[in-house]
Amino acid sequence: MDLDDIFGALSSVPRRQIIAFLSQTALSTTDLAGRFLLSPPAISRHLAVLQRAGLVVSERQGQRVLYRLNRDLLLGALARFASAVDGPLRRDAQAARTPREAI
Amino acid sequence: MDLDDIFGALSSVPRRQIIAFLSQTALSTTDLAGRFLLSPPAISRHLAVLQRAGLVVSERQGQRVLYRLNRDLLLGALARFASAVDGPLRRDAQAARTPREAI
DNA sequence: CAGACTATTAGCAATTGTGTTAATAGTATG
DNA sequence: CATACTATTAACACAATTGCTAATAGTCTG
Repeated sequence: MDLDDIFGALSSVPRRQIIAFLSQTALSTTDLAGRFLLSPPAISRHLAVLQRAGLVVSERQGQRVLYRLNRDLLLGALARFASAVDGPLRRDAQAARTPREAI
Repeated sequence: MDLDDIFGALSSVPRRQIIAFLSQTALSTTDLAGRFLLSPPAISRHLAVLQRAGLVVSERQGQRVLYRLNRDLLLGALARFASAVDGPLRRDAQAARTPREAI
C-alpha cells in the first residue's frame, strides 16, 4: 500500500526480473533461484521485500511456498503515480498547491 | 532511456517529490531547496540522478538553471513496464519465453 | 522418527545511497 | 573588476542494500 515500499521494491533489477517471471506463473523460491543466478537466500529476501510492498502474495504448498504476483496492486500503484505526474494542472487547473499526495 | 536508471531514480522520496513539483512548473535548484528541507547540494545531486535517467532536462537561464520534467519519458517508461507486467500471456498467448525485455 | 528437501534467518563483507559542510565554478551587476 | 548569487563538486559520515555461506525451521516420505 505504501508507495515508497513499492518503488523501493521496483528499484532492483533482480526484483523486477522476479516480477517478470511471476507475471507468467506462480513460482517457488528455488524455482526462481534456478532461473537467474542468485542463491535461494537472496531470492527469499527479495521476495520478502516484494511481499512487504504487497506486490506478491505467498501460499505454502507442501514443502514449497508459491509466490504469486499481485498484478492489481502493482498496476494500480503505477497508474496512480502516473496520473499524479500527469499533473494537477492538466486534470484540474484548480488545487495546484502541494502535490504531496500520491507521491 | 535505461529502465534501471529510471526506477532507481524513482526509488527516492525526495526525488519523487521533486518530480511532483516539476510536474507543475519548471524550477531551479534553490527553488526546490526552499520547498522541502534539503540543502542545495543535496537537491543538485538528486537532480543529477533524475537527469541521468532522462526524467528531467535542464536549461540555464542567467545564474539559474531551470529544470523541467520530461513527462513523456516518465509516462512512457511506466506504461512500458506496466504492459510488460500485464503479461505476455494476457496480450499474446504465444512467445511467453523469457520476459527479460522491458524489465 | 530419520533423512531429504525447501525456505528462511543470522552473521558477515562489500558496495551504494544520502545527507552534511566546505570549496570551486559560472554568471550578472554595481 | 569586485561582489553577490546560483549551482555544482569534493570530502566525509552514516545508514541501508545486497550478496554470500552457515545455521535453523518447516514439511513430506520411507
